[in-house]
Amino acid sequence: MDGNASGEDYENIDWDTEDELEIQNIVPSTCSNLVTRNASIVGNGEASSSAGPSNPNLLQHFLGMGFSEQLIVKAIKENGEANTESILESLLTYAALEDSPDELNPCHLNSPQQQQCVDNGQLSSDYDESFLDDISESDSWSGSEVAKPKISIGANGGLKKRKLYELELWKRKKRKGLINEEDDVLRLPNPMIGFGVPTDTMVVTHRTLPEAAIGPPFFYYENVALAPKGVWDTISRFLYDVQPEFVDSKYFCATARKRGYVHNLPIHNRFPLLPLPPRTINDALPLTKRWWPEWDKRTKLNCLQTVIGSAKLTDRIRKALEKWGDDPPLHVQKYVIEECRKWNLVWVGKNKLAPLEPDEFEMLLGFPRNHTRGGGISRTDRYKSLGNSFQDMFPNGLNLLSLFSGIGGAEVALHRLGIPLKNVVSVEISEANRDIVRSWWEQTNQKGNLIHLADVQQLNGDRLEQFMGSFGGFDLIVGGSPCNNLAGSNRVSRDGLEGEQSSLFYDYFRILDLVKCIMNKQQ
DNA sequence: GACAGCATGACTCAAATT
DNA sequence: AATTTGAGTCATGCTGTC
Repeated sequence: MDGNASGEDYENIDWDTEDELEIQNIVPSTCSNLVTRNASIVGNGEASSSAGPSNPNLLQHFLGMGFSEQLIVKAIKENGEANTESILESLLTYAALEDSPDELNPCHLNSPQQQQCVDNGQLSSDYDESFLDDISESDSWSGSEVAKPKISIGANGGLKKRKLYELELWKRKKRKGLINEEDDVLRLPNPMIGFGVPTDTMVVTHRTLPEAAIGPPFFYYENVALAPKGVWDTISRFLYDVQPEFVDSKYFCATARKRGYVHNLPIHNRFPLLPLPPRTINDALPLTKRWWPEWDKRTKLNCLQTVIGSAKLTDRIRKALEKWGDDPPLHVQKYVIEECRKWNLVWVGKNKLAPLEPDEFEMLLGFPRNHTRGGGISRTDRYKSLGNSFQDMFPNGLNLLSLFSGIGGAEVALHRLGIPLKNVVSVEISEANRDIVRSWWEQTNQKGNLIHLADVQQLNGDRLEQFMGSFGGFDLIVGGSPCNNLAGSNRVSRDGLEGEQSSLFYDYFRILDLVKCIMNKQQ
């Protein structure tokens, strides 16, 4: 569990798609032939789609995964535009057959010289001293041990294999109806408290990060913990083999939220963000106590989602309860409790249940009151933004790159920690959410500079270099990529990490890796 | 250990209504 | 244009039982 694999042991794995057992054992980190090649930093997003297919989004989609335009066009020609799955399969086949990676778009490879130029002396000139103090003793960051970040995941080579791996898993699943996993998959901890939660003493205070993962920059990635099997393994392998930290927020607040985080932040001396949030439903919503029947034993709410229970439902429940006195029969209790759990209903009157209000969402998630209110956002949107929001709890950062910002969970948390935000590049597709963050930014009198972008796929090496040239690198890169295709509530398109939205995870990785390369280059 | 039963889930879509 | 409503599934992990 120490996530110490450097990747070097795995360089010589023979990729054999026919052998399922071997596929299971792939740890796709280092592709030495790719890493040592000398290549300039070129964002793959900048490949323009001049001669592309009629649907530029489709091209962008696959460009974002790291395939070259040439191959994508070819694959689309062969399969037609409609069937993205077979396009992907073709691309993977080309990629697997491809021995000379030059033909694939080499998006961001650093030269050997660039790899060795990180040392503490140079760092301290670039970073605020207090910030460095905070991290100088942490983890694998000891003064003499010079961090020598090796970009171990060499773009497309690793990508191909991983994609193939996922695809194979998926195929097997389809074929057999179930899979017999080996024991090398990540297990969720129980209790799900990660390295420790604010109200507890720290369980783990030290870990050894893989060398390639060590900052700068620091990164912090988030998504739902209960993703389909194999998803977190893939995420972890992409993010430099850092082991995820799984945390359920029910251990420090009144509502459950099971999430996984892959980050390279120091974990010693964590402290709670004050004031502590209410720990129980009763504390969070004291007015409900009066109406709470003794047979409803809930003390914590379930995960706040993007949809809420209907008025009809609470009406049906009220009618069902009114038939009985103060002590409804067990089967009625059971029915009511089931609906309460399913829809996170709370008691607001005699026999009256209600879904939570957006205000209550904000409070339970630790956002300022009215954070998502007004300014053109509808109530439906508000629930959607809040249900999708990124709730987090720990610090660090001055120049921030925030991908999939949502309503600014990371920004708000950093601000509450008293950390000044100098330059924030925030990428968020939803205009409503961008408005929310912008308005928060203005209301909290931020002195820094907020740069908003809409599309993560448009953020290429050139733009990053521009930003980083003007203010000298990012300290922290946070992001929670879309969970739509991972979340259990999705009955329609729970397609895993390759799903339409959730595959944007690869853009998180792409951009993180680009930033690492550029920072090495700019030393 | 095998097994059944149970609880859980940053959801999507379309149709109807306001 | 926003809101309300209901219908729609299943992977995963936990617990208790044998």
